[in-house]
Amino acid sequence: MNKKTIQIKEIFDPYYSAPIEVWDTFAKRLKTVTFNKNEEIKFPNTTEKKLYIINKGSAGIFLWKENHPVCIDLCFENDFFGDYLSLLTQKPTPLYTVCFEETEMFYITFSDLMDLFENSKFGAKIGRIAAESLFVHKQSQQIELLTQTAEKRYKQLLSKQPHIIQRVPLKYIASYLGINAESLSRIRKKIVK
Amino acid sequence: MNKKTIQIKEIFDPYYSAPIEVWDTFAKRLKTVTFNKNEEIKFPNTTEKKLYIINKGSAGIFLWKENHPVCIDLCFENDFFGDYLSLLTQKPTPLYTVCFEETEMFYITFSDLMDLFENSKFGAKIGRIAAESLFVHKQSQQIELLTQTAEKRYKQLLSKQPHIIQRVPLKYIASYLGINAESLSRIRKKIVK
DNA sequence: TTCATTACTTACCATAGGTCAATTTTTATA
DNA sequence: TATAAAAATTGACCTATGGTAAGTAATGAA
Repeated sequence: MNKKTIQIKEIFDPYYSAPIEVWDTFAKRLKTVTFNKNEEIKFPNTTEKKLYIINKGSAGIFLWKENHPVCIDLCFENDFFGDYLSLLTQKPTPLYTVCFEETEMFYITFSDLMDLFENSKFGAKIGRIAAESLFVHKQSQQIELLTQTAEKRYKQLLSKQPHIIQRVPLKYIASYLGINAESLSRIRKKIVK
Repeated sequence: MNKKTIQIKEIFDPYYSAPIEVWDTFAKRLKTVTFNKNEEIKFPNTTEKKLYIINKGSAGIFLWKENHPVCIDLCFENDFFGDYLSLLTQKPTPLYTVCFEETEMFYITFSDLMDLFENSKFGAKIGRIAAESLFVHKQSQQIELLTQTAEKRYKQLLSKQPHIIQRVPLKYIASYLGINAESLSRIRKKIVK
């Protein structure tokens, strides 16, 4: 069994156990692509054609708000990545995606994904499980925004991704937390004290 | 074709067109239940056993934060309703659900839902589409929290649900917007001026 | 209908975070 | 490795929202 298959199985295992053959079928559809640091993968007002899984590196999902970028997701190894809203609707959205480092991703095209969803029982199930896990993730982001201060959210982010500071520019981390770069700077200063 | 079937078809139609027979099969699994005003449907730290669709009335999904409730979703006619996180994982969560008015809902039990997902091709697809639409909804809530002031979010909510003020207590609307009741009161005062 | 309870509003001051401008630090590139 | 550009920090000041306490209005149970 190849490396990609094993990796895919490990990503899905917490959500859904299937025979390794299922993951192998899925993994065979995945192609590999590498992006440069700061490379834009999807541009605003375009339609997403691929679903990505990050193998090595990190990337963000953004939208432009007046005069600055707002990051709605920070993605790392084994995370799904892409503008799912656009992928699912196959319509352009204002969202754009960028990687923060040189990043290797696996991807499946929209048509391959739909073929998988439509023509295999496991595919349909994988699609549902994946969408459910994305929902759960978004709901927890919403709850954090509604119930925690920026300082607490920053500390939580650090504990989940200890090396995030070395990997992702602070200005993007700030926008992900819902604050501006200056405010994050003050929070960081306060914490080290 | 009965009323419930037609209604279910109308709810799903924007996302997915299927023959009416498919919706009929689904609708046949749905039971009907009525809750009193302010009745709690699911309690904190319990496991959700049902997926609801609101037929008439309104309800909210909450969690308790220190000394006050936080509303993470306000649901109205034709909305899905329930603690999906708990439903999907079949584990207890801190979330609880309450209805604001006398409310009639359709519901399908977890076991019937899984049976539908596992044993019918359309069922699997409906499950995916439903999860996707929940994800899209949560993502738009996150974007609103990250990019708009409470005042703008309040105005948007009013334009989407013009009668919300008559149907949902302001304190819950405030917590949904991420502010306290006093702040919403100030915003409302400012707007009428 | 009355009374108690809950919801909503107001006013006060406190605080988290925003804005702008200047400065320092880091990074990218010639 | 020098230089320019970008990122991060800092300070001064401002604004939206929070916390508390009090008052008023609406609601529900007897």
